[in-house]
Amino acid sequence: MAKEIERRRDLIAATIREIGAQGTLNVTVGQIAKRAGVSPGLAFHYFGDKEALFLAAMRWILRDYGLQVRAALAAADGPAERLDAVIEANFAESHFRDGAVAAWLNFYVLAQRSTEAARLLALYHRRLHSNLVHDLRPLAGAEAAAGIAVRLAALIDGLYLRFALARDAVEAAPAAAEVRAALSIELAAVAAPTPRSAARS
Amino acid sequence: MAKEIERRRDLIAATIREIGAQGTLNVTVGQIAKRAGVSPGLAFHYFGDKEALFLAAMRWILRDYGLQVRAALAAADGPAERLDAVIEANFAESHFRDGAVAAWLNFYVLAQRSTEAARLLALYHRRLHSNLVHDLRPLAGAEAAAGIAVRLAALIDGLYLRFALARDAVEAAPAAAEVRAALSIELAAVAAPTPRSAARS
DNA sequence: CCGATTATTGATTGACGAGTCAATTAATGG
DNA sequence: CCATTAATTGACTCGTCAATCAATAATCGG
Repeated sequence: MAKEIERRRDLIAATIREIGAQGTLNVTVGQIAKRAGVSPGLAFHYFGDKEALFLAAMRWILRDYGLQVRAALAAADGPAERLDAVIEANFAESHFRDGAVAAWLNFYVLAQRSTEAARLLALYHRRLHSNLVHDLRPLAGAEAAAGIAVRLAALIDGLYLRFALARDAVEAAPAAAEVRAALSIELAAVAAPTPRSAARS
Repeated sequence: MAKEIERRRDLIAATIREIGAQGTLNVTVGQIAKRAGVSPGLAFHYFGDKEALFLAAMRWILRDYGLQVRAALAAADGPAERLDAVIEANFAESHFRDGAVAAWLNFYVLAQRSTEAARLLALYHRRLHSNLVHDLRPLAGAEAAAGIAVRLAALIDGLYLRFALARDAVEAAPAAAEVRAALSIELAAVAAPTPRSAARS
């Protein structure tokens, strides 16, 4: 019984690693199974088909992300600290390990075919956005918070992309620093009256 | 002779459209050929293999992007206008048409396997960065320019990602507006003394 | 027109991979 | 121990697809 859970975990981990290693969703179930140390048939036995295995891997990554964010938030005190925690969690080491970034990037591609993948990704987007807005509100006001959150979220994703490409650079810290810099600049702009070029659209 | 150029263009256009339509690089040469209205054999005749066809499509998109940026820059006057032109060009309608965004996203994935694709993508990154830095320098000073450029470039890419997912939302304008907003905030922060939270790192 | 060159076809091959399944092995409980 | 059930295997099928190639059609120069 517990065997099943263990095997599923093994296969999911192997899936993420294999996608990371090959940099594509074009991995065979055979390769995944081999990496997990089981026969190909077992993967089908537990997951039914390849897509289900991919989706399980994606859920795994998202669940891991969610846990990490919640843990970081629990330890933080006050909006400023909480924002920092969210940023930190988004660039946590575990998101850059074992080809997780490459897997993540490929899930973006998967989301264009699979409505379930799209749903999961939308969930992530909403979570990130609402986390940011929640703690931006007390610092920047209700009106400015939404806009800042959109930009910070996109900035986070964009920096992710860069890292997905530069596989050698394993340092996540500079990325987080850029986001923090953008945050402090955004907050400063709210505090001070906009000096001229306010494109309020 | 001119026939060859025409066929190559047809096939490249069909490749981009097909990748866009399917949302993946898992398209068959047969499907591409059919879309281009030729036989599968012809694609191999002109490009050798599938990967070469993909790379040609990627070069095409990048070339188009480069042309558009250069054209926009030529019409702009002064750093502020030029920055606006770069932003505008990055969200030009042609980059959102015929599944170009989906193709773009898939090229990110391709870049993890193909060194040539990685090279092309790095080229794009460098171009964007240096365009931004060039015109940020007179407005923000040499020191601040680089950091701002990194953040704006990542922001642009991140907003692209969102659009790649939300296929229904074909409006690029709001994305460009976000980048412009970030730009004006960044410039304001340079003008005013940083109020407290300067994480100069 | 004709012959030569170039463009284009589409049938074919060979490899590969998803998914199935009957058979084998391990675990479990009495 | 044995019997029953669960876990696991890996050979097999069947479809698909990249790439090839011999054959056909178009083009063109003279």
